[in-house]
Amino acid sequence: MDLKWFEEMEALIPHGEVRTRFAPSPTGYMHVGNLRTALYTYLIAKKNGGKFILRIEDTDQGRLVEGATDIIYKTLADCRLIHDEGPNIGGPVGPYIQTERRGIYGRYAELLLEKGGAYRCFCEKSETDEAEGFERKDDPCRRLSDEEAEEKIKAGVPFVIRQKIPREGATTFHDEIFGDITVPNDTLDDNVLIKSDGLPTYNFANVIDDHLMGITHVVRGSEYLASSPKYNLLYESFGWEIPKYVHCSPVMRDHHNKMSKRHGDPSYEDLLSQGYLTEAVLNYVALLGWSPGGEREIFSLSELCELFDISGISKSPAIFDIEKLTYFNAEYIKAMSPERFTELAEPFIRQSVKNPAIDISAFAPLLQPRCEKLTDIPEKIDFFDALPEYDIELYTNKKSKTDAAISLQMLEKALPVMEGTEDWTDETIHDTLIKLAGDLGVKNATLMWPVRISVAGKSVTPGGAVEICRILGKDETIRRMKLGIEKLS
RNA sequence: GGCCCGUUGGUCAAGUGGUUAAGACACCGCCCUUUCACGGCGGUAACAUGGGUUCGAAUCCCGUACGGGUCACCA
Repeated sequence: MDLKWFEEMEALIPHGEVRTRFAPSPTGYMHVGNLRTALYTYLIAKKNGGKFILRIEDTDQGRLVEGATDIIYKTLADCRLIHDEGPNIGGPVGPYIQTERRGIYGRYAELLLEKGGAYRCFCEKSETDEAEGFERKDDPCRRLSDEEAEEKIKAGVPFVIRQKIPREGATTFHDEIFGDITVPNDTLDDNVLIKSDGLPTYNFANVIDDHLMGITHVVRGSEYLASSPKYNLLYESFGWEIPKYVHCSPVMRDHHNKMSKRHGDPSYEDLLSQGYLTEAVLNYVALLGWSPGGEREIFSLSELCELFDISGISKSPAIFDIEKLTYFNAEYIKAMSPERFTELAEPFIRQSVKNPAIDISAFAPLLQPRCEKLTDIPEKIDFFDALPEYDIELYTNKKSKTDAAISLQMLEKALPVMEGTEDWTDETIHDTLIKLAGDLGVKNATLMWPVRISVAGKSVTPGGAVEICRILGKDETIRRMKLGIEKLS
């Protein structure tokens, strides 16, 4: 055994700073739960002035999905969850991709074998997993002598390396969220540490890497809660310091199921394409299972870095509520500068308004306070290019005191006044129509309603009659009003 | 099934023995208003359950129910 090699490895481990890691498997897209874990992991590091590390856990060769790693990079970069060390940027304790570390796991497995914390198992899969009533603790491989094992290796019998769990007693570990958890050892299984393909399982690679990378806080999903005692046993066998554990409960789609692609739940990328903003998603997700305690809900990433505290993480699962996300999104849209909104909204505006005569920048101020998602935009302004077919029922509105007959009168009065308006601005159009309403002795709304319906052809519009007429331009406004009169006659 | 964990309104949640049990989303109503929104004001709605402990329990203990996780050569 090359003890020098181990010493050199240990010498590389950074000390004296908080180090956390996000360790996804590149098996597909980033779902919301993953993103939240990444966020919390990042926040714990940054709150404490520490390092946030990205590690790719690709030891399951069968589940790899091409391009998945790029999605991870892109999502983290998008969200400004900038890692300090990782596969694409390097660092002092690399490599940061597990398949590139395979030699390391082998050596530590040998060391563990020597320390008596593991054994070689020559059973075939079918012998054990499919055998009725088979108890791992009765596995004869557990008692194989070195010589017997040696023989089998020489004979070329494939084997795995299993953790040797004590049969008696109990193991206690501490979780920052759940507190102390004690598990009887006899409920723990002798899990595979090194697979027959030579690659480690999560159970082993995680412990080795977290130790070698100097990870101080292990942040992960609560599905690892039950197996954490096994990891502690491993740390103990090696004589290593046990990190702090932070197990987070899952993000659910409903009371019974986690968020999942299979159920059609949106991934981070899906949310973006549905018109949600990264900042809003991040803000919402931060509060899904964590609370700063006060009444405030809107936080920037840097504010979260200041405020985040592990004690605010809740134990129970949280159901993802797209409606509340939508609210956050609307808040972020309203809060952004008009310039930024115009820039973001433009492609969506162009989807509906192709008429070059219409000034696109006129829409943004109308749209910004009344859209929850950018994707709401096209539908809201689809009437500008072409007046839709509409029912004359739209002319009837109780609050405005209008019906088809009154509307016809109003339009007939309004048409010549509008035709006579030279200065086509909000102010002039507004004053002109208000004056007319006054002259006619009707409520403003009684006049405004039919004008708006005739030019828009729909009951809900971004902005009132004045703004719509202005953007449409005088000629088009007159044309549509005439059409309205025709329709009502 | 064994083991582990959880349970405050529809949802996210504050709350760590004494509160009229916050707040937000959603919903409803009113106001504002040239529509819809925005905004303002108000409202409906919760401590799973049964026992303890205590002068006093959402808060502590035990049981029950319900829910989740785990028991892979997946992570």
